[in-house]
Amino acid sequence: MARAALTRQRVVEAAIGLADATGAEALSMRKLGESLGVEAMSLYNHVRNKEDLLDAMVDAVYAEIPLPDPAGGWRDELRPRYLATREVLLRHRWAIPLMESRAMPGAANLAHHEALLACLRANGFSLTQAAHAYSVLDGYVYGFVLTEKALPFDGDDVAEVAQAMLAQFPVDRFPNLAAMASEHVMQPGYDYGDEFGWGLDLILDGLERARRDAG
Amino acid sequence: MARAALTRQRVVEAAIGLADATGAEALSMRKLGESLGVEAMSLYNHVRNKEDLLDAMVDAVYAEIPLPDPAGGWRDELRPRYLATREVLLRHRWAIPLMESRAMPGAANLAHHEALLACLRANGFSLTQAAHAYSVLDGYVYGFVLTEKALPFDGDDVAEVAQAMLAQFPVDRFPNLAAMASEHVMQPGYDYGDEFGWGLDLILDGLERARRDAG
DNA sequence: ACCTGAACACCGTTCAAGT
DNA sequence: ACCTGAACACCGTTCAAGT
Repeated sequence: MARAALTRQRVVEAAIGLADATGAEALSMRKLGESLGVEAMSLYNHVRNKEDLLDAMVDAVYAEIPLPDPAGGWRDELRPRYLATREVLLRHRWAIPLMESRAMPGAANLAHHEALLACLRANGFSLTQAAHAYSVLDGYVYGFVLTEKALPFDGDDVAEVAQAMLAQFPVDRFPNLAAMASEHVMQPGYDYGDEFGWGLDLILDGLERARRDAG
Repeated sequence: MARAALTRQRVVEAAIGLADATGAEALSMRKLGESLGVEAMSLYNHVRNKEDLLDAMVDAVYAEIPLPDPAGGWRDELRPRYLATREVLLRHRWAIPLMESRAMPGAANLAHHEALLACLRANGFSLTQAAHAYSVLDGYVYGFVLTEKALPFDGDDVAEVAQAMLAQFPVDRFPNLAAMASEHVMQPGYDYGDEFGWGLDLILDGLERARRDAG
């Protein structure tokens, strides 16, 4: 019994699995072929080249984010959608740096922005206001997850990393960073991810205010 | 006359110039050596490896961003600083995707966050409020520039790209995107970069409100 | 129509050898 | 102390050859 026939979808799914497990740097056509039980060159029957594969991977990530319902209230629709966006992006940590290099948006990306705009406009946002809203919300979620990934606040090794940093950079040169680390970040129960909801609500409040003032 | 002696700083500067000109993907140790009139292997006398070089490049970008003055008003200090951050990141478009993979922050990065926290705390922000402010502002600026780079709204070819997109994805399936393109984005004088200031002011307004309500 | 082996033009990095 | 040439283990991608 041979393995199931290769399809574009199977190739893309395997690539996402490999990137999730080992990071985007470790994703090579040769290793991807191996994980599918096939020579690397066979993949070229299903994707044009590696760029085409990366495009498809990014669009598959967009497809995981639930669409807002234009018939719902804009804030009730958008808030959970952006919380979900953060979770999806954390699940596929390789995706954000890839997004900047994709020239042409994929189908799932377009479907998302269409639904987002439809929801805003159905709730009284003008085109100008909708452009503002889209721009600040999308910017925030991508940047937050990027920052979140880069910060050493992740997981249980906060204390060790903080210690290493403080050892390298003396406390007296960075008193505010030291205070932030010891008196805030390292306090029990602190989770940097909680900052996401705080900033999201700040932005949604601002958008609500702008919508009211103009409408 | 031989070329000036190689130093770590010269290597990092040449690498930044090469990345600015040709993108991060095109930056290889071999090409970097060539641009310095030296074999690739010589570079290893000045940087530990390519990761070390990328760390130094990212920190050099941070060093280009002006520091806020803790003695100034927080909003007067932070607003121009974040406008400048956007400009620096646009000048070095390869930097943002690199930031997520840097585990250990460099000296310029630490100096920035120290000055930022000092300015906020000198202006009455608690540690908790300062963490909120840092998180939402940094997330926003990195994400905005990432989005800005990915969007095809850049330069003079807006019309062509929009046309190509509409050709590929029929207007009747994406009526709101089509309206946004033709009635807003493609209007004379529209500049997506202007959205940055709008969102920045929205966030600063929200932070001011949070500071007042708590203080 | 799909898969493969060999080949090409690249990578980052090591190491012993030069000066 | 710094630079180099050869070498190693990788890349993405092509192309003619197989089935």
